[in-house]
Amino acid sequence: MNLYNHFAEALRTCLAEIGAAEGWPDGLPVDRVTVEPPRETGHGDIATNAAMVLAKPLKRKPRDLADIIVAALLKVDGIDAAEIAGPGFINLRIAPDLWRAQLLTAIEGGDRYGDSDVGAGRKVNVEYVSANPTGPLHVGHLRGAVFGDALASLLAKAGYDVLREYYINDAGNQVDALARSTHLRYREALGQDIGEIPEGMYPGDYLVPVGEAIAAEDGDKWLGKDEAEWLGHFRRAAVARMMDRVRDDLAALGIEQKVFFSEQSLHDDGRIDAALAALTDKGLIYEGVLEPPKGKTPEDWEPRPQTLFKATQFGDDVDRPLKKSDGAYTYFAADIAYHFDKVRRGYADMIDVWGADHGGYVKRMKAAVAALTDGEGDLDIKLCQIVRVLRDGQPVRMSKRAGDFVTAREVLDEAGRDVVRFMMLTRRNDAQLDFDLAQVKEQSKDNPVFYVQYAHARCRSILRNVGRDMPDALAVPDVAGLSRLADPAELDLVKQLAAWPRTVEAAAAAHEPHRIAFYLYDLAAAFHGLWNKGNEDPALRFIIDGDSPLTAARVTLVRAVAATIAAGLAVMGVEPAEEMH
RNA sequence: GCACUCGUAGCUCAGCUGGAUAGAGCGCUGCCCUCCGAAGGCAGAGGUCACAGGUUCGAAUCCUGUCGAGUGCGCCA
Repeated sequence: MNLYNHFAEALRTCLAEIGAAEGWPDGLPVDRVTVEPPRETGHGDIATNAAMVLAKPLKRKPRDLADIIVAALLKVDGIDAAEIAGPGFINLRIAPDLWRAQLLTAIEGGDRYGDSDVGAGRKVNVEYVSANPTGPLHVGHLRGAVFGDALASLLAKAGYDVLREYYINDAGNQVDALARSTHLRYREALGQDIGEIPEGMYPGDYLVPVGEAIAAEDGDKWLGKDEAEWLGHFRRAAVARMMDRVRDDLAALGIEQKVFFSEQSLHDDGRIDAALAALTDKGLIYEGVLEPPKGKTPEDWEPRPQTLFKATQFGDDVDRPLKKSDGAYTYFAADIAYHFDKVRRGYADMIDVWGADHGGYVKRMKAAVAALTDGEGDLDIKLCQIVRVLRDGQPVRMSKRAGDFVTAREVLDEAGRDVVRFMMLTRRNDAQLDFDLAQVKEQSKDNPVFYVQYAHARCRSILRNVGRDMPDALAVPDVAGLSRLADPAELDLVKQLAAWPRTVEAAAAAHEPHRIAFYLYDLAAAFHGLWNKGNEDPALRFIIDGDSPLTAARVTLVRAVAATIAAGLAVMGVEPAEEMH
């Protein structure tokens, strides 16, 4: 049970009853009524702005209204006190037993503590990584990968039916370049001197083993032939090998996407034609000439008639081309078909995770989805800003040249999967992130991963010690037994644990998995603080010799902290630590 | 030139979708281990929430404008 939702429901019932008794009109802004923990703990356990929100439409004074609401709330089970403060806030005090009962919920839930059904099984498609299959993943992809995966887990926890998906850009000119580059490596593997890799090809030595593999498989059958004969084979072979490598890197990160969707397949079976036909039927496609961009006209600009999508009807700045001058479809056309396909598979709710350099593409994609679904579909696009990798405080250079850029795998091998996953979520997705290779390996509170892991390890340490010295204190007490948890610091921690389900729901609704990381950090801080109070006042230690009921109550708190940290880390895809090394 | 994302403590960042006296970490100052892990904790100093208007009971949060930063801007994906 989510306590905040519980009392929000109780408040709504009270308001409905009062409204019926007093003849309130319909259409009051009840959706603006909030029920949340107040910023100041001195203001009680739960605060609501109901009186202030409703005062104006009812033409009443907020405090008068608050009096009536308070009278009703005081009759609600579990509300010990209600007082009016400031301009009309209503501050509630909740029976301590209700808070403490949350500990039992947390322990029972374990990793599933905080699971919610707000998603009501709605299907959501989360597409992330989707790196071009022309090279290995780099650190930028790492962030999108972790973000998308955590968001998917978060939505699943909030009760959505989530599909994790990867879009393979295996069509277009870049794949030709990949195929030609691979063919060079193939010739190299057969002993030919290929010299320098020409401009416009992929010089990375990650293609060397691909060329070797094809040479081993096919021998010299592709030598001395026209490009037209081998290009198709090399496209398919190179993409397949690159995707194997990508999947391998993702597996090392603990990520497994269910669907790998081929762009080329949209070209092959006519789904692009079908999607554009749907737009044509709506009268949203025409032949026209675009204005050159103002201020910075390209050198070789010349007006050309093109097939255009009326994106401006859906909030975009200009209409967007669907075909190149040679008649081939643009990337955008394929992407329209791709999102059309998602919708037809039943995913009206879609989330795309992109790099920030694709920001200019957002409006047209949303416009396309709005057009295809008549506004029914919902596409949220999360842009992940750049990651700067620092070594000894100095940025590590990322150049396009072979072997000189930081691959995802290098960072992953050096820092470790848990550290990478946690650190990538310590910023909002739209804020730049520094990843300091020295800091993330540090065993101190400068390192948030360590700090949270340490709190969990401390919990486990206590449980081990109790198991060894006072096994009877491991029995989980009932709510009455938990009343021994009476110190304000203990109760504050209990309340923080009770806020976990609320945090999950809010983070899921906002599509912001970083909130989980910040919640865990705050929770760890509260726990470390309580731990240290035991240093100053031995009566506050978790293990009290000779008082096993009290120890049992405190052990329950410790268990709940451990369960909540584990549940939070599970969303982030991080393993909780049993002990620190 | 236009669009998008931003601008919060010396530095790096949160701020629960409009609430009460704006919060953490680092750094700085001073404290706390005969005691479950001090790999930690407590306290202090530090703010015109870029700036100017507006919306309302109430704005860091919403709207407009200005300044500044990053990213992008037809036939790349």
